Amino acid sequence: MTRGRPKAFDRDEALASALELFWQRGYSATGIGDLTQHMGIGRQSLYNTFGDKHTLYLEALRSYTDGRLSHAREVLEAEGSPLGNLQTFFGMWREESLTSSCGCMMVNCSTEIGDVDDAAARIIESSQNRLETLFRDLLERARVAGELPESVQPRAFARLILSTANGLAARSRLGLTEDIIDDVLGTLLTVLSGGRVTRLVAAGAVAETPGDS
Amino acid sequence: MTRGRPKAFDRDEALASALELFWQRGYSATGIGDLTQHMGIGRQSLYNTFGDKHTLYLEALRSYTDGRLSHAREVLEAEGSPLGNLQTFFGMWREESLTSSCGCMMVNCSTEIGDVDDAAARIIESSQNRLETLFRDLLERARVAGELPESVQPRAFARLILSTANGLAARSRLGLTEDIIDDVLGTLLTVLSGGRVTRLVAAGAVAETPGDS
DNA sequence: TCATTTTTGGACCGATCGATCTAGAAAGAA
DNA sequence: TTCTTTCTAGATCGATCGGTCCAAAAATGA
Repeated sequence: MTRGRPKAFDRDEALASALELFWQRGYSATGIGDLTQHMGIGRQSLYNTFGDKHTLYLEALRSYTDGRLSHAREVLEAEGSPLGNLQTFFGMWREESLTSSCGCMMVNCSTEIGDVDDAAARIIESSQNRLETLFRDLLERARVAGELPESVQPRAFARLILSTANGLAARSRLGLTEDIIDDVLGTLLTVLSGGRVTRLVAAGAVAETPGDS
Repeated sequence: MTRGRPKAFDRDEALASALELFWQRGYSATGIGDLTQHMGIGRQSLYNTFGDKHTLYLEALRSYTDGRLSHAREVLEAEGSPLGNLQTFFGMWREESLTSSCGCMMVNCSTEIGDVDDAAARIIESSQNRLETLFRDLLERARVAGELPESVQPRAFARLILSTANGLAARSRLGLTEDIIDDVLGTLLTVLSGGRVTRLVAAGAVAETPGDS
């Protein structure tokens, strides 16, 4: 059908590769040369395929937020105990924070260009709101299931969770130790479970939940 | 004693002015021209007085963290109820988050150059640790004073407070609404006061504390 | 084979960056 | 006055930036 030499690279893979670099170094500090080298494509191919640097960045940012959103939705809306799902989610958060040190691209972007780049700001704001809704709906379900103390207000606590996560992400760029993550996420879980000391997945914080060796 | 024309500007004022700009725009996006213009001094005076850009930035960052630390210490270690002091602190935080939209310079710096600028990272890490200690000591005093539920662990909760504040600071660069701040800080206070719904200073969240109209 | 398209690679442009240097004016001390 | 230092203002430097353009090679379909 189409004539001419076909593209020698996969667009999605190239985008994911650009995302890696933007995530790690931010917008300004990532040069076109860095991008082409890391993506493994030529300068001309980059401009033909993705437009200019800013357009590429926005697309990478959208790809990032979409990925995070769908992943969070998958875990938080799984079958079973809502609070258990949150616990699982925190556990995965924990592992990621310890292995990667890029933090969260939304947080990084917010602090770097959030106040001057309206398009980026809108993407992030929308994603944050959807994340908040995800947490709030989970807490509503937990409340219905009787897993929550009455004092926990779903919307307020969802926002607390989100803020805390963003704060941890910011700090993770300086390096983050296990005990800090366990303290922070463990405290949230403890409060949510009504004072009972819980534990993070994969033997994180102290465990006391009966019947759970 | 010293001969020659005296400096026509105040060094501390010039530094504070540079801090303003770095705080607002970050390191990379702030040019020498922007600095001299905003500081109201000549290019040569800047280099003579502060060295190069990076040195000036580090000094501004140190000035920022020192100011935040001493301010926090002043409020948190005041006479009276520890939890009341924390409440006051949150109230001031609230006002600042609503009026300014620069966020926290430590958070901004962490996400922008925290992983490549070791000197800046060390300054921030040290300040974060001292802030954590400040909160932890306050919670210890509150515990002794019987203001805290037994389930609250001072170190863990101090870290939660710090993470939450950093998260709010990051988000404040996209704009922050009253109800978000009130939800987040109000939830922390509610948990700390053992489930009783408290209020932020200056009529923030819902109030139910008896005897406090 | 021919036409078409994408590939790579480098040359190039205008702009901006941090930093240095110069030159002359200004202001206080000796 | 004379000396010394800082002031302002602008020229200049080398490097880097994002973006464009060009040319030759490569790979497909007609």
